[in-house]
Amino acid sequence: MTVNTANVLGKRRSLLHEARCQNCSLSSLCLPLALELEDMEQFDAIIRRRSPLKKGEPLFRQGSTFDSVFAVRSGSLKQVTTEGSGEDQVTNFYLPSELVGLDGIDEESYPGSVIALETTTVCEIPFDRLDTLSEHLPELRTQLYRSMSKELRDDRKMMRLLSRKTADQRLASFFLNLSERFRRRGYSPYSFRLSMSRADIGNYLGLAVETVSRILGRFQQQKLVDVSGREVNILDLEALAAQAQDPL
Amino acid sequence: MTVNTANVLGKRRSLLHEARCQNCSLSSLCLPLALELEDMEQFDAIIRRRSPLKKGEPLFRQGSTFDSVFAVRSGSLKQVTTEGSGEDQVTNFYLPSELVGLDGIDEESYPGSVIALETTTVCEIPFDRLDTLSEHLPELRTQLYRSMSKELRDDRKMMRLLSRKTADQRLASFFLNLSERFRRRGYSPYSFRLSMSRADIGNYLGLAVETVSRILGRFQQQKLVDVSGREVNILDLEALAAQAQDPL
DNA sequence: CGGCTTCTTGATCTCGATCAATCAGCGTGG
DNA sequence: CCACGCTGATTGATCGAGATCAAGAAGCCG
Repeated sequence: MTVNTANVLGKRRSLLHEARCQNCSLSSLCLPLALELEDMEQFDAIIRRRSPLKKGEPLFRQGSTFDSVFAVRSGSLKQVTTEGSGEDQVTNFYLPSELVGLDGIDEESYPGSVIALETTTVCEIPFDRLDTLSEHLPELRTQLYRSMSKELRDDRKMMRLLSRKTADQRLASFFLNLSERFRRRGYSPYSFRLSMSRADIGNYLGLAVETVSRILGRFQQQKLVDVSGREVNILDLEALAAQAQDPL
Repeated sequence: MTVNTANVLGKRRSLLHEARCQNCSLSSLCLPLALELEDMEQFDAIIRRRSPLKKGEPLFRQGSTFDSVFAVRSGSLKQVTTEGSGEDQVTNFYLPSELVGLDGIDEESYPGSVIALETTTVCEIPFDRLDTLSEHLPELRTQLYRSMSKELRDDRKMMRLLSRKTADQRLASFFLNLSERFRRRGYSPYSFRLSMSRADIGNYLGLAVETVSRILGRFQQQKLVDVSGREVNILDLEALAAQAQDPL
């Protein structure tokens, strides 16, 4: 019976490539990671696939009402918050398998806009259905708690970076962070493409664009990385890691 | 029957003042806020009361294994993370009704030490039991999600503060934040006592102690606040709010 | 009182912001 | 196919907010 259901679902979505969690290459990183096949089908049933976002297109805008969280399937996004008269602040970048929108639960509206940095596809997960489903699936619940907890932890790291680290350390940390995230997703930790502009990086790290550019140049001279445009090659991960730590 | 159980529990804990959620003055702000009386008793049953912490005493230390979250009952605490060789970073202050330790779920260890800033009592909530209980109590689950989501949202605010705001704006924001939190807890939003040192404030806001001191002096001259030692009187909340926003 | 720690105040220095060009990509249309 | 214009990236010169260094002052507790 279960198999039957699966087939029906499979057919109905046959036009979308890998349109089910079971086939998704990210399933080992994504929210349903701990689920049994049968449970995963339940989870899969509440997901809404979205047509791909083009570069610059918003997934949602700051202030719009919260009703779903989103899992990134491919591509990448940035979160941007605008406050009062002040200029924008980039508060996060999202890569495949990461969960977007968790900070909207509390006040039932999204605290920032989330915008595609390149062509990007996401899975929409209606939160009320996720919540209901998590009632019967402890693993799913745990995973949801973990995701939020991890984000809290990462935020603490970011605060440290912003309040204690020098510009060089920030850039080094940023590259290491990306490198590690790519590694975990099965991509090369040494060679990747930045989907965000220098301005986005600077804004995120609390630095002026010019500073980002200068330090990238310096890193290049020191043979730490090779950057040309948005193409990054990490030449000396060790040294970069050393650079990233705050000094004695 | 319910009443009976309540009485029994009441007697068993009769030595501890207000030792039950039903009687707690914070119940309208704390985790079980949305629970019916009956459900609250279930929740109450999993809570472990702790003997008060003295000033400077740690609730737990960075790296120790996670098994509980804690609700602050009275007093206040700071979260401090140490990374590598670098010096400490104060990442949060916790006031009564706030939930401590949520960032420990993910890696099953606490990412920072949490230390009492004055005599402080907390309610210990074993997380596995909380999780199990939340299975049957949707309101509790929602509240837990909300708490984490709110913390994420607050973290974003903090990042903006650290990467875009001037020293003056940071201090102003800090006072406004405290003021609002006191107000919500039924205390005066204008007059309160800082339980943390200047060093803690500076560390938290990414400023040198000297800068904190100087700006406090300046605020005093401008008749925004009246600070003597750790006693704070907000004289002009409006002007302080204006000061806190980032300028055009 | 003395010996702490915490806080304040003053003088100087530095990192990164800001201002100002210039340059490189890159899509668009002639 | 190339000239044009626009946006994004680099590089150089200057400036300023806040860190750091260095004393004092003021609590605080034995």
